Amino acid sequence: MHYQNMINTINDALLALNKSEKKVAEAILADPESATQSSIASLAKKANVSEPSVNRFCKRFNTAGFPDFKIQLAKSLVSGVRFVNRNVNPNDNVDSYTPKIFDSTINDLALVRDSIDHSVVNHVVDQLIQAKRIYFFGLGTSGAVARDAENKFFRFNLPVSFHDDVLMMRMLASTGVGGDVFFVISHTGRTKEIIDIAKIASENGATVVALTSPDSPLTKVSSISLEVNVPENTDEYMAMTSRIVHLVILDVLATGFTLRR
Amino acid sequence: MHYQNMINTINDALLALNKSEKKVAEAILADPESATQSSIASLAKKANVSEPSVNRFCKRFNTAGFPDFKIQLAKSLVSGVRFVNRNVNPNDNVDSYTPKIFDSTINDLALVRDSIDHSVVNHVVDQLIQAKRIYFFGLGTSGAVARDAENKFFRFNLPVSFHDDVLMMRMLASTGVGGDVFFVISHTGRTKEIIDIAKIASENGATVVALTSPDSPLTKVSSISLEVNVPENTDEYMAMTSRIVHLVILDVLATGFTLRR
DNA sequence: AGTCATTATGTAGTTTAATTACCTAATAAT
DNA sequence: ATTATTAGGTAATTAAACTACATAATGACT
Repeated sequence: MHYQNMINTINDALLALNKSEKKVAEAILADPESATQSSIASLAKKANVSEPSVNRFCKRFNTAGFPDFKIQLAKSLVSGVRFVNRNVNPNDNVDSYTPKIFDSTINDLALVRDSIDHSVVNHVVDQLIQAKRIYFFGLGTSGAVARDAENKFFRFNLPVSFHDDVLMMRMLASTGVGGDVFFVISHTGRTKEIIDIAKIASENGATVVALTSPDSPLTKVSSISLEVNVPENTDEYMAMTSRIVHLVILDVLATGFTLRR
Repeated sequence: MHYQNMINTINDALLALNKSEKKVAEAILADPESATQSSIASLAKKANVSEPSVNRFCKRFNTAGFPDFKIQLAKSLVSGVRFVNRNVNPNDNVDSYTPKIFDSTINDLALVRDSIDHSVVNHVVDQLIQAKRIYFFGLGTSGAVARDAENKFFRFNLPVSFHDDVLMMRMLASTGVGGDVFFVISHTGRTKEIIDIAKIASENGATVVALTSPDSPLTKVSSISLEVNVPENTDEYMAMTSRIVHLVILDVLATGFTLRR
């Protein structure tokens, strides 16, 4: 993305500005929101400078002129509110943590949307179309994702099931044959049992699709790997967004599936 | 007042617009980014209408005029959300349907983020904090949400369980007492069994929290209702985003819960 | 079907805002 | 102190946006 935060840019340039430009900068920084709603005349008056000084100020910051500058400034104000400080902290109240959780999820979805490999998506859809049977595997949180996936693909009248206990998974994997698709969901891709199970299914000639993080051990034992890089939240208060991303990816796959039929 | 996304507002109003206003709307939606950089004259030309039509269009959306409209529009474009033509159609390929599914989900999340009632969220957190026992109920898709919720709240060392079969739900509801919280998840809020169950729990003095659509029958038989208005997707190819929204709301509640402890 | 009322849209003129060109003041260097 | 250079303002110009009005389209009622 090529756009830069105007407020920061102005702040950084502050020392390099000359007298009247600095007056303009300070007038804007004092109340950026109102600046986006003023005319060049009123801002000039507020800053005690002439109108052309305001205009020159705007052009100095690589904008076409005052109206264009206002638009850039307005954008900066939005992104400032929405994307700076998305972390929940102990002082947050409902009004602050609610939008933060939403924004954080939205942000991760946007990241994955822009980084997901479409050719892999396509390849996975291929496999699902050809599958004689589909198993969705997941433990813990990913179990809920697997359950949702089963629910989704069940509507297509396919022999599909989901499993969230290791014993059952292992049993099914060992009876796996060509034509079976084992769709293994694991955020970390490091759970030993899951890796074992994927390996067994793979060795039996079944197709193993992994939905996991890049370069995880699970990737190495799978036929195809949908790698999703959701930035790990070190923040203790922050919710796990990876499962949401996984669910949306399954929506994408189900959509691809529908379109092919 | 939180600011409203202009693109969504235009999309929603699309059917209510008259001919030339619709032309303007389409010209803007076709390339919102460039619209923020055009003059009223060039936009009028692009939309094949007169300049005053563009101006009237802007005022209809509660802006002072064209320049103010452009600023609002520019703000809407920030935040990682892309809004162009979000409906999947049979001609779509991986490259087009993948971002569409993501964008559609992101869009719905942004809508709910801006419309959810924080005081209700707070009230629900109150109830969960006080609860001696929490049951998460949901059928079908909402069953997966309920399962995820159980997983989430289980970590707090609470007596919590999820259920997705009606018989078990009914049994538990009838043994419900004060101090129990029945958290009932249902997108439509119209499933007869679920409404019955909520009623039974309520009559036994338990707290019934509903996560459902506004004005649904379920709302009427619940103690508190988290009403979420996810615009129904009439589009056959489009995925159900309501469950994603529900999951994020549960994240919000879990966060509120953590912060109180 | 025709008339009248209402709403929609365009044309032309007016106002306002923004920009440019130019001039004067301030500053810095020799 | 004089001159080059930069900064900043005034006034004129241009462009953009808006308003008032006129005409066209639509719809309701006889």
